[in-house]
Amino acid sequence: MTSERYNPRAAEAFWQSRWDEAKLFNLEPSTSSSREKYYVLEMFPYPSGRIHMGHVRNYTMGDVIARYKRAKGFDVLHPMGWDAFGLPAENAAKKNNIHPKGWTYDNIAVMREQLQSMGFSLDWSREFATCDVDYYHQQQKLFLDFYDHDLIYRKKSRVNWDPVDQTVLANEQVIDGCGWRSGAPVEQRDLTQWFFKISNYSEELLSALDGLDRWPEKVRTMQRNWIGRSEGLKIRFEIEATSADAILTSSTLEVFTTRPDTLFGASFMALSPEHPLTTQLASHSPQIEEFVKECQRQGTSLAEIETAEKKGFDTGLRVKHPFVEGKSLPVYIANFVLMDYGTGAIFGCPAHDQRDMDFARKYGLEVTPVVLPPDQQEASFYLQDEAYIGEGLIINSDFLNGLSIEDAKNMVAIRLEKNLVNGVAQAERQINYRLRDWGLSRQRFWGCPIPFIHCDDCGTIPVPQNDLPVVLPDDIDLNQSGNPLEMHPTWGKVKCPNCGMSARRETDTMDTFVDSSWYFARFTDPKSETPTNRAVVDHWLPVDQYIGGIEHAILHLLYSRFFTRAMKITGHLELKEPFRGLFTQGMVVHETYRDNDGNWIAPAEIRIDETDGKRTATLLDSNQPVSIGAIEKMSKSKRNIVDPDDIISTYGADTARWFVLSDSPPDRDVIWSEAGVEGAHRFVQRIWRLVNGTANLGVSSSMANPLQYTKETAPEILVTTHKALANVDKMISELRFNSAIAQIHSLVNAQEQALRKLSQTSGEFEKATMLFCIKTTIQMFAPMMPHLAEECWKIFDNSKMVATMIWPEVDQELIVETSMVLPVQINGKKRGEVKVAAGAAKDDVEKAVLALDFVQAALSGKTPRKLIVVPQRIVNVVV
RNA sequence: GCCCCCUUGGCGAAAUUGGUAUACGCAGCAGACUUAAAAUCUGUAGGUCGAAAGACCGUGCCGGUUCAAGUCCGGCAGGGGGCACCA
Repeated sequence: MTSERYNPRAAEAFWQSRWDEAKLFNLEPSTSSSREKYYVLEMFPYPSGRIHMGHVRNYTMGDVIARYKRAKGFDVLHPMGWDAFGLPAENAAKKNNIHPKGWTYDNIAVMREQLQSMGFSLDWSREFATCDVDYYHQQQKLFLDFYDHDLIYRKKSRVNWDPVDQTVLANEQVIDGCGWRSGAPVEQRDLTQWFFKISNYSEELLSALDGLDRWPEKVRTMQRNWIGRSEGLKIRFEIEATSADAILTSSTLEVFTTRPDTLFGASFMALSPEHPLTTQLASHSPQIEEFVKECQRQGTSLAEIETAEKKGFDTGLRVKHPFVEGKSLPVYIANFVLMDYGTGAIFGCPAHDQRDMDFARKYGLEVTPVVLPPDQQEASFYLQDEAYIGEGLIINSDFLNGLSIEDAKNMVAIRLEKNLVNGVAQAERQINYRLRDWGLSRQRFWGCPIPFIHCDDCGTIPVPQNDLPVVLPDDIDLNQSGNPLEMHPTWGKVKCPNCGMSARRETDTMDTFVDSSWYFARFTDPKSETPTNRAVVDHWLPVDQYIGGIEHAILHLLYSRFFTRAMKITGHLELKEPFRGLFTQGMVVHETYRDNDGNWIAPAEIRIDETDGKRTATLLDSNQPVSIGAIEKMSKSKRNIVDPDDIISTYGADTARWFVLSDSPPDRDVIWSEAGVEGAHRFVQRIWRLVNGTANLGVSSSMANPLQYTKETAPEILVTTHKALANVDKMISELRFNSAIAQIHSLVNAQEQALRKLSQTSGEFEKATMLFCIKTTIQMFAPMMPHLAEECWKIFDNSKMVATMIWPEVDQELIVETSMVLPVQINGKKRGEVKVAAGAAKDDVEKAVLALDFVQAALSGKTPRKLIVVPQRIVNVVV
């Protein structure tokens, strides 16, 4: 006999240690298993201090899949680790005057325990942190391999500098002109930086998106836009001879355009302030030099770019129009032309580009329309200050007149490709991408050291493999400004491995996104003495189901796709794409509360009352009223946080797991509410009563297995249970956890009804059926509430754990319907029902329907105009 | 500015090949048990009209296709997200 209420606190700790002792979730790094592999992975956490509800939701979803797939007979890999390098550790260390390492590992210890208290079926034997020397040692090896394969280079470039975090940021890490972490407006600086050649893979990364059919369309679209492919023409314009000839190193100017069809509408050329031609001219012209400096002072924040005026400087140079004899175009330097896209120079066609229009109006340049909108007459078509960018036919363009835009583009390309300037074709077709190379240098301490050495004589050379790892020093001074590695008295001083003379270590560390770009591969054999163990990594990858936040749609997921390609080239794995299935889960959100002074109040500090449907909140300690605000993402600043530890100690992990899965579809935000959690907990107790009630029927064990029945003798509850099982099976495999939970709710409702009709004196067959149904139900909710499931299972079977049981099988024959109730519509509106045999022929259904009283009445003796019978679905009588 | 997504009861949501709209849960209301409360159980529940049977209306708004539209098409409104001086 068991206690009346289920006590999660004792049960959860007990079963967690039982699973642990049995090493149920630990897998040897084997490839020889006869079972099919399944790799489920949730994005690993940054060890910020404590886990939050977002983690609970993310890891619960992953755990449901892992436990479900395990029950389905797969070898499931479900590892966990820590994305442990990064700036917060440095900031915290500075504040508390400790080493970032200590802060990080302390946090990991706390968070590991929190995750374990949730009962996740994780393989902790594979755990690592990216700040472990072993992990970043392997990463340094990878880095040198990439370098050897020409996937990494170093160059001086204009970079995004975060003045608060005192570091360089990748383009992907600049959001609206501000640093992604600090939020500070980003400045431009010229620094020598390390880059990954991700742009080598622009086309590959783009086209392979089509094959990722188990990724959300939204993420694929975002990546497509980010890679930003555009087809166009690179055109060489001849520079007219002038007195400046002597200072120019080239007699042509190259531009990239996607609109060669508008070439006859061109009225000016514009160079980027950083264009080589600009630089050459500036060296001989103080005015140009001054203009370039002015452009460089221009900010790069969102507001500054939006309000920035189009500014230009006429260089006096002119280029020849390729098709119009005697026509030439002025060459400007313009502040809106980007050096790192295309060729850093454009031709301006004001009539059909808004930016060019603004520029032309400002400097009094010609505006010639060359595309006629379909609804316009040539005579009446003229342009004010708005460029026309739509479809139409070409006008004012000599041999292009009357062509479509598409045909005109082609025609221009064909002509210019044949046209030779100084023996070179005047144009070639080109495809450009927005995607830039990934700048990975960070001027920070708490990251993976870049394994290179600078020697005055030998240049920048890799650290020899035997000298790896380059380990971060423990004795650092974080209170100085700048990079502590650079300030360290001895760490950077080394002998050149080439010539043996004094040399300096590279003091930049790697972007932490490097760490997370291959951790999923390392999990397959985390102790391997090479970055990966080929036999093992090729067996386990790709990740079958990856789960994480949408915020990584571009950064992490694009970098990982690049790394997979780079690791393939360097022989570390054989794989096209790292993540076969991707799921982006929604956030956990909560109401916000503020007191009369506008201070944010935490949910734990208030009481909610409800009268006449109106909810009011009051402070617990002072009874002061509190205003209820918008529902927002849980955040420290708004204090609308619910601590998972509090929920676990009050209701237990299973209640928390059930709740985060139950209300909302997993890709949408879930609103955390006290009432919702209590509802989930009530259901936990209901199951407990149902299971114990069934146990109290007293079933002789000999009756239970196997159950003897036929389709005719099967009790209704058995059919209901098998139907629910079929549905739950389908819904879990489609990650529709909220729907699976609704099914289980319905099933439990039905089973409570069924149990009520039984007693100890009922027939053994009825009791055994009930027992079978309950055991099946326990297995169904086990992936979501594993502790409760074990505790319930134990009542019937003390020898095995649910976690070791295989998933129950649906009796397909039992759930096939023998008769059906079809809705009957008259003129498309439901007016009644008809009961027919499941396989009834159309004729028979028609006869049955026409015999119905309400159909006869509607027809009043006439024949129906139409009679539509959709088998298994519906009947519609059109009168 | 460009691109994408969403809009269903008081609330979270189901309806996943165009075929019974509102399953399941939360909050509510009524009742049972109880000295009482909690816990638990039962019933009820889109709107309007009606005593009832029932009728009509109803998935953001307007229109279309269809025997049949939450679902498909066109337009509009509101909300959210991504990119953004990319030639």
